[in-house]
Amino acid sequence: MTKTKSISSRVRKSVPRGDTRQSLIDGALKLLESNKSFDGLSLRELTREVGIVPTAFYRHFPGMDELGIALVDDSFRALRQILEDVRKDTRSTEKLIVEVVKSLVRHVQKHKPRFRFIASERFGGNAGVREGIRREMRLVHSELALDLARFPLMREWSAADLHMLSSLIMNAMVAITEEILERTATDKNAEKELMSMAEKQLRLILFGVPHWKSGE
Amino acid sequence: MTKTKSISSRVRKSVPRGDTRQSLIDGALKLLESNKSFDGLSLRELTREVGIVPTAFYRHFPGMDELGIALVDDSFRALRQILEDVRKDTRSTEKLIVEVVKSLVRHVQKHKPRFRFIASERFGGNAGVREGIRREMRLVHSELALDLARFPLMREWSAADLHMLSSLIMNAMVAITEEILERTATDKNAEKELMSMAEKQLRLILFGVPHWKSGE
DNA sequence: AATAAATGTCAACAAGTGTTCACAAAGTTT
DNA sequence: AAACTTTGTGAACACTTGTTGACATTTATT
Repeated sequence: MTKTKSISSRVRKSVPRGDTRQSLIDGALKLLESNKSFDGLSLRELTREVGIVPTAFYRHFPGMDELGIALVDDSFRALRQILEDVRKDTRSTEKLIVEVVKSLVRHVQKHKPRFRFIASERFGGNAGVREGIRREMRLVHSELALDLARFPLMREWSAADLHMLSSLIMNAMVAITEEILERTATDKNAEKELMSMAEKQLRLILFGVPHWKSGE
Repeated sequence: MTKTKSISSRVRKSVPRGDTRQSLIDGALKLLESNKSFDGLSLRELTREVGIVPTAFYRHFPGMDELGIALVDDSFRALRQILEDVRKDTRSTEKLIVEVVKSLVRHVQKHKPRFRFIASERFGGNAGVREGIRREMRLVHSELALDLARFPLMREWSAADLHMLSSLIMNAMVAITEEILERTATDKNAEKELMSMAEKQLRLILFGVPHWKSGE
């Protein structure tokens, strides 16, 4: 298919510069995008995609496991940043929800491969990867709980109840993300609809909040 | 490791009777339980586990893909039955929730491997399997929406809003399931706690319901 | 300009893979 | 009892896989 063996066989191919490491990460994401799951992905397959020889892989990662956790890091880095930004310049509960949903949807759509990877491997075959994802998600979760604690409405809630609410909200966010991933085409209209449904859901949850304590 | 080649090499091993097909399904679940994802599972690995020769596999399935969709069927069959039973003999909203949560938790704990498979492959590597799982989940989803429509509280809701609420509840159920799967030991105490948290979440959602229309 | 570190290449290996084919042993039907 | 169908076997094939070791080239440091 590709050139198997040209005349000058031992010259550097074309791109001697810089980050092969990142190319490996990107290549992995690309391969995972359509087809296999991470532990169905072979080292040789990946190096073939990137355009290096199998052995060169070991110059950047000790093995596939390490590539896996690198993928997790790479996938979560941007998300954490975004969430922090939103959190920083929003004060009311209502606005926070709208803003979070908006930027989450936008970000997921912009980085589908990364989130597809996360969704796949959350319960996937590689233990290290699973662990990493779980850790990152727990982080997001508890930071959200911290935010909620600052809103007047929930001033006097117990830690357990805050935790409960936060996980409820987070579930909704995860579900939204997954919903986006399931869409094949990026139907601009369906997107709006999805976002408004997400907002409705979160608002419905918050409607229950004031009536919560009384009903216990 | 195992006996590689005994003297009488071409005698039937030990279990000539009946269902090798089910053994293949069970074997696959066992292998998937700890370790690999479905498309990281090899045909030979599986037949080795079951105790038959690789070629014998083709007597029962045309290929691994078909084994995959058989796994989906097998995994959902019992769940559908249970949900229908609960639905049948429950009348009030409150009771329905408690009962659904209770039997869901029980059932998931009894069939962890099956649900681990579903969770893994919902966004996993095999397209056919993904499709199958998605179809089954859509089924559960719409049946739930139908149930909700019968409750007086939501008598006059629009289809879209019912859909929204149903997916909200379903998300919670999925999340609970996933939470159970993440637990390693079956801590009897943590189980109670988990169940009560799940109930709280669902009840919180329903608290929002009466105040929903007014706030739109 | 000389030296060291990083990165990439090639050849080779033992092992595992899916699938084929012709054959053998059971179970079922006639 | 004979014929047929189902299920399992063993050998062989053409590939792909992960990892090694010794060697080449590029980039950075002295």
